[in-house]
Amino acid sequence: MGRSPCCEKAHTNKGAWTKEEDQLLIDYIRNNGEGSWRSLPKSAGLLRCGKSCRLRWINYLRPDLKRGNFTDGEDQIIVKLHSIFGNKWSLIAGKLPGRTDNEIKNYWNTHVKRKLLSHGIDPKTHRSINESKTTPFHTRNEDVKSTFPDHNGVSKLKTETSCENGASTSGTTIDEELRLNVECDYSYDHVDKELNLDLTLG
DNA sequence: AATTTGTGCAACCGCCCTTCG
DNA sequence: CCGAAGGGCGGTTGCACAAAT
Repeated sequence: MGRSPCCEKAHTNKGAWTKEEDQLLIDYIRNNGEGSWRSLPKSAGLLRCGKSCRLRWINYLRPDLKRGNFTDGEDQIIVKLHSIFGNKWSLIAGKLPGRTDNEIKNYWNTHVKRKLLSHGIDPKTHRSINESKTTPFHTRNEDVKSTFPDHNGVSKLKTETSCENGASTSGTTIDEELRLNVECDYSYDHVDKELNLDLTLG
C-alpha cells in the first residue's frame, strides 16, 4: 500500500518563494510557532506543500541563521566532522550554530569537495587519493546509522568508539566521541585545536 | 555584444524513522 | 501490535548568475 502524498500537488505552488509567501510564513510562525507542517499552509493561507514550508523556514527564514560565507574555521570543522560522520549533514549542522544541513551539504558539494581533491585528498575517505585506492577507510562512517541510530537525541547517546590505532572506549557521548576522533591522527591535525574548543560547546 | 559553459544555491523528491491512535 | 500520518533527512535537480570564449 502506497503512502498518501504529503499535499495536493495540483493546488500547490512550486519553485522559488515570493516575498509575499515568505511574509505569510514568517507571520504565521511568529504567531503560532513551528510544527504541524502539514496543516500549516492552509492555516497560513499558503498554496504550498507543508514540507516546502518547513524547508523554507529552516533553511532560509529562521531568524537565528548566520548566512554569508563560511569562515576558514567553519570550513575546517566541516571537513573534520565529515571525516567522522560522513554525509550526516544534520549531525554536522548541529555542531555549527546558525548553519543548516542544506547549506552545509551545498557548501561541501561545491567548495570543500573540490578543495580536498585539489590537495589530493579523497573527500569520501579523507585519505590521500593514492592511499584510499588501496585501503578503504573507516567503514564506521558508512554505517553511522547503526552507531548513532537517533540523531535527535544525539547528546544523550552512549556509543562505542574506536580509533584507528585500536584504542577504544565505551559509554561515551558523541561530543566525547568527536574529541576521541580528534585524538586519532589523520590528516587534519591543524584543525584539532579549534575543534577541541568548539566541540566542548556541544 | 552574443553565446556558451561553469558554478552556486534554493527547492524538490522520495525514502526512512518516529509517533500516535 | 499494527498501520497511517507526520516529520526529518540525504540526494538530486533546475534555475539564475558569472565567467570565459
